[in-house]
Amino acid sequence: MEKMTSRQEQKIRTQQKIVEAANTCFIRKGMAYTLITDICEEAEVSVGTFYHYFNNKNDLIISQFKKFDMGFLEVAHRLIDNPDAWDSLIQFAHFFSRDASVSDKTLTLEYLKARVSLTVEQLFPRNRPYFIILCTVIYNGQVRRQLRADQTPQQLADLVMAATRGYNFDWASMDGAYDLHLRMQQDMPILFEGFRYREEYPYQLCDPAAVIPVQNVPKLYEQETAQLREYCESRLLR
Amino acid sequence: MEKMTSRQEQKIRTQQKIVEAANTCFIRKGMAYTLITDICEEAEVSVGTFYHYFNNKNDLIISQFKKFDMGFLEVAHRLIDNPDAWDSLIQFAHFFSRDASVSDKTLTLEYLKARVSLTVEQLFPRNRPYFIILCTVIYNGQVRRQLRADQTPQQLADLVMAATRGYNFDWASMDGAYDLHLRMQQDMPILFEGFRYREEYPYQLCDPAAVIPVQNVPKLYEQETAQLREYCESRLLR
Amino acid sequence: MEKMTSRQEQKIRTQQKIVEAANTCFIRKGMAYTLITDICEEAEVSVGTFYHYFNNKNDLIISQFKKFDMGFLEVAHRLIDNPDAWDSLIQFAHFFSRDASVSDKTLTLEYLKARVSLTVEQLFPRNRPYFIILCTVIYNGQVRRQLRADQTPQQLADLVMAATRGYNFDWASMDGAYDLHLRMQQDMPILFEGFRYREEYPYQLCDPAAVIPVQNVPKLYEQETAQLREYCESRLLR
Amino acid sequence: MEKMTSRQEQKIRTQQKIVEAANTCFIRKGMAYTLITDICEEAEVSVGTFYHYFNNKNDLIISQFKKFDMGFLEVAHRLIDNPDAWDSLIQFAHFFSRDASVSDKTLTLEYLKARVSLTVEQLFPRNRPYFIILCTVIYNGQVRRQLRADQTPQQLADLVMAATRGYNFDWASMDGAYDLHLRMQQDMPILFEGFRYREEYPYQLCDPAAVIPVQNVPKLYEQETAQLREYCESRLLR
DNA sequence: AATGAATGAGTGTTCATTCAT
DNA sequence: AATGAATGAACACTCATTCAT
Repeated sequence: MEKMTSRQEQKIRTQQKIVEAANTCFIRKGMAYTLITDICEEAEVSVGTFYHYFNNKNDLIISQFKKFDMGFLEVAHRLIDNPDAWDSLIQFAHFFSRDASVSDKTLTLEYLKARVSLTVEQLFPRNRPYFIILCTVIYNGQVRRQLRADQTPQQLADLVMAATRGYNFDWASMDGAYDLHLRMQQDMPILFEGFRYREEYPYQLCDPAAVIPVQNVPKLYEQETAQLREYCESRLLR
Repeated sequence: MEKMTSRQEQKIRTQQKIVEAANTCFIRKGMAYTLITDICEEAEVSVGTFYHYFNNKNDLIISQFKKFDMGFLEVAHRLIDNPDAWDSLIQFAHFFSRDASVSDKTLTLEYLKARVSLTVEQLFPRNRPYFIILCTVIYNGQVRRQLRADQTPQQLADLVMAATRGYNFDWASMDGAYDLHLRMQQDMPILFEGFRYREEYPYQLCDPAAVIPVQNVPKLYEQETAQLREYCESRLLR
Repeated sequence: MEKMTSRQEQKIRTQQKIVEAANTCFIRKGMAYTLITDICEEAEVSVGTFYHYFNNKNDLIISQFKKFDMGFLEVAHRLIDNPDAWDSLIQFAHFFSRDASVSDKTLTLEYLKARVSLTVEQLFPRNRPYFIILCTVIYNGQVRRQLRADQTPQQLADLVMAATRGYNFDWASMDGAYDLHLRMQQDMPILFEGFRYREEYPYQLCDPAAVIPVQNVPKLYEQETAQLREYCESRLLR
Repeated sequence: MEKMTSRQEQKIRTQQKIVEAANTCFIRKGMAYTLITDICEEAEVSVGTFYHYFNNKNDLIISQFKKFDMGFLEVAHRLIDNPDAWDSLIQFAHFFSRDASVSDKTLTLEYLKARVSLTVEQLFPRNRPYFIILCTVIYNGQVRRQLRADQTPQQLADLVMAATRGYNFDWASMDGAYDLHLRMQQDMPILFEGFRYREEYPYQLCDPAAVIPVQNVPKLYEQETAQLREYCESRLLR
């Protein structure tokens, strides 16, 4: 059993080494110009070994997206438990874009660009974890009359997502020329102003059972999503 | 003189033929998978001829962006002369994204994705034509107390541009899965709600002379930009 | 260990096969007109394999020069131990040009022409093996009063080298129109007549420690040169 | 007739412009890397015009050799009339290599390299002008008992030529790393020492009528060679 | 599990040359 | 005589992927 463990450890360590080497190369030469052999050299691993762990470069890249997404779960509680839903939306945009400052900027840019061009549909399905969180936050905000309720939480969540992602992509398309966080700090309050509850808007809460979308959970996220959904459902205001 | 003309005409016709063939191929196989030879076959032109007109595929692609940009000038008047500045912002977002519906959708997607990965900084400088238009529209809106004036026109224009471009890129990242125009029709009024003039905001008009940015006009646009700037300056409300 | 050996053997065999195929092609079509694919076909190897072993055609050609140079070491002993130094100079010229008769004449011509145009300065540095040999031979000849001693061994060695190489290049420039060895047999005794010791010349032996030049040994030859230098130093007459 | 002249002048001027442009390019980028279009751009002439005057790049290059050769005729008199034949041989080597210092060094290198690799047999035929001069000088030296007469003037002339050309090629192969003229000044007296008349050598003058070779005058030189031969014959000592 | 030699289809690019204007 | 648009064969080199060891 110890042997098994040491083998498994070895396995994970090698895979980890490859991923890190890949990121180092991505930063150094850019994703498009990083060759399999570059990664192998950097990881001090043979080409054969690379193919033992990944089918190809894209496979490796996609495997990284989960990490980005999952890192986000940590803040779910804070967003959901924030009594000010409108502020939560602002926070959401910031958390979503945290990679732009937290990890290496160049690397974040590379992954953002990859997201646009890779066109992996599974990449941004409605029910990816943060969409669930967002719907919960918005619904609760509607209940508390902090957010407009003339549209369903999912519709508004789509809007928040599109604006947030858009800001990320735009920043990437400008090659990170400006400080994304600073810009978001200035801009999001203006862009999200329209989300605030106003008397003049119709007020129409949706069925609480329909707040959290259910379709098409990619297997990659199945487990984590199940947990998250349960938590969110338990926090829905009635 | 006739001789000159016939040669020049021929030249333009050939170049045009290549561009159209390229777009046909981009739609058929995608930009990344379109070979120079594909384009040449489609255009019924030799490889040498292609390289006589363009340095490479990227060169051709970039040359197309100018066309997209310049096509936008046609609507400048409508936007600037629209008495409702807030509505102009909404219209702007629509016009900016018109390619998504006007020309072939696949082609638009290809170009949008290309924009993200090309990383041509010159692609979106502040004073590209529509930025000038936008500043004009916003300033006039501020003068008319239709738009908030606690930020400079340029700051707000940046915001509008980022949101609009972001929406385009997001749509592209989803591979055009939804109807961009429909979504914009629904979402922009909400996102731009925060631009409206409100009594509670500070009201601070900027120096009219500083409305239209002047730096770094890329040579590609020099001529057209000069004309446009003149027009915009003449339309600024005092 | 056996496994290692079999792989390494295979590697050397493949590389050898490529080199031989290249030479076959050079003879058949000339260096300039030999394509990488020609070599690969002849060697029954894929293009990729060629590039696995060499960066390009030039790389392969340069790698061959070492072989030529190193083959020369075999005669070092004979030249140095020859009691008649003047005769050694004549022999040197012959040995240096032996390829012109030993291996294929066409091939030798091709390599000579390549040498002229390659402009690899490292190709003929002063301390390339035969320069060391030559200095030793000349110094010993000066000690024995067989060769003039009004110039340093290095100066005279330069002269011998230039004349010898020059004869080779000239022969190449005439496309091997005459028999190089016959010509050398006739001409070298006349050209080298001036190297003989004569009473009327000043006689000035240089410092034995300075006979063999030390600077800039190209890495390619480091090891072999070290051995050779040691040998030559041990044979210097005092 | 004036029109004709002006046309012809124009023609010669254009051709001259092309040649000069070519040389400029050769210096700037090297012969091998100079494209026809480079030359045309430099000459401010269309590609079509280039092909109007030359068949190809080689054609242009070969056309230049004549100039080099003919420039040499100027010194013929000085060499032939020099009472010291041995000194004339030394002078010959210098004059032959004068381009190395007179015109642009890089250009000279390029042409020398071209000579080796072009393999134009007509390039160095025995009876190229300077061969005739050399035979005359040597024969007269033999008559005056300044030069050894155990070999025919043509044999010795071959030797002088080979050594001289060889020195040039060697210099070129080293990419002009040393000062050719300085080296020649030092080395030629040693290398040519063996040409001196000595009592111990057999003395056998050849038939004066056979001194100057007659075969294979390339058309390119026909005219000038005829004049030169006549002059040389008139200067032969009897 | 790890290696790395071998593969070869794929593709961008070059550039001398032609010929209609 | 001069132009320069058009040609297209020619070629070097890449790099993801396989598989025997």
